[in-house]
Amino acid sequence: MQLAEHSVRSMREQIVDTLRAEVLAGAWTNHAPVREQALAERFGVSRGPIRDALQELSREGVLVYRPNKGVRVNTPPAEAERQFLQAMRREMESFCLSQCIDQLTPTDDEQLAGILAELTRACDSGDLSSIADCDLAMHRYLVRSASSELEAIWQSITSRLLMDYSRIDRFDQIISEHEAILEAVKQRDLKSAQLAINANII
Amino acid sequence: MQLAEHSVRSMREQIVDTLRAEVLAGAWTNHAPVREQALAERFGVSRGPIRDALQELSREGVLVYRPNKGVRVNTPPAEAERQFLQAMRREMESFCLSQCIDQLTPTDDEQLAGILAELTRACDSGDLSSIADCDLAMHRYLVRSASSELEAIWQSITSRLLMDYSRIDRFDQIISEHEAILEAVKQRDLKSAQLAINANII
DNA sequence: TGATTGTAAATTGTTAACAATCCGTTTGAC
DNA sequence: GTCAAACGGATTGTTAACAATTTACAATCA
Repeated sequence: MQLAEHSVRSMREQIVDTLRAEVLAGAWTNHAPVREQALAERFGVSRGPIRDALQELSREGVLVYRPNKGVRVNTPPAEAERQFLQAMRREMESFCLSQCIDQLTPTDDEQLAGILAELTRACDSGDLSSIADCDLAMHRYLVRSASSELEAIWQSITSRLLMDYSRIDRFDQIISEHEAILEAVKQRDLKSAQLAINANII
Repeated sequence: MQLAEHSVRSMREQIVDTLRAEVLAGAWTNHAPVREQALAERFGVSRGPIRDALQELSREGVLVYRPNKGVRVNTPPAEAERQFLQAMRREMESFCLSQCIDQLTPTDDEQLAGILAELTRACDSGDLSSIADCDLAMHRYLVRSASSELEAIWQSITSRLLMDYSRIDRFDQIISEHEAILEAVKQRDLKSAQLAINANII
């Protein structure tokens, strides 16, 4: 059940991932509009791929697009919506686990262990952006293993939730929670894995 | 609670809506790749806006994008995934109803009645594509009234579900179900409205 | 002064040409 | 005859220039 390594990630995809990480890390304000030309120069490409990336992030809910006026950083979801999105995320990851867990191979276990190792390293170095990346990487791996179809929806939900992510502390807890997930997955114990995932999504 | 009429729909948005309707109506096969140049000529624009539209439909799950190879029509979801998506759609519309129902105005009622009238007309003329459009329009109106944020996710889910929509018969039933929804909404009766919506999503 | 119109700069939207990649076919060696 | 490398057309990816629109600011008038 190994994932087909997208050996070549397109320019757009790289830009999307970079910009998303920056926005979710709170590096941008939502007051100043995002300028295409500035980003184009920064990434050393023309405005075309930049526009593609901004469009994708808008559809994802990270940015807001308004015709002829460009994009801005979106505001965090209202409380009721946040709770709803969180419930959706839980259900989605539970479902994906139920779909993929019996088809995972030892290779997948190694991949997940690798992600966990990276997460530990990121926690040691205190790199908040990396921590968030690795945290999500493990969840994304499981979602993608179950259904690459659902990944886009999962990403939208998760991105919106992270827009008021205030939980980057308690590094030890983050690590132990992901260790619990990995352990349950290794045992192919669906119920435990779902519990561990639910405990981690807060 | 009237919706801000996007007086000017961008070129891309128009193309997206047109192409989505055609794909979901089954007008395209998923064997032949979609050619950008052909679409550009058909819509009388250059390939730029076409690429934008195809990218958006890919992110929505209607099309599948592969680098350097263009896009194809996606295949319908597997059964387990279909059921999961349906459950998500139900929860989402129930949530949106609970959020918006007490803030709807008589103007909204009129709008919804207008959509219902169009739906009835479409059923009379037997225009399957129109029927599907109007059906969705009523649901979309309620989703958008609750939260424009959730609309993109709702659209993804709904599009995927419609990829094996085999229910365009029983016109009278479609109409009566939507009449029931409208009636419950007019009464601002949340529970009834949720029941009516759930009965309609199959 | 305060509001309003006109103008110029900045920004987004679109286009057409060019570069890179893919795919079917041919060519050639063994 | 079979296989693999190479060619050529078709298609996607990227770029830079141009058009349309917005925004900021100055000039004008009540």
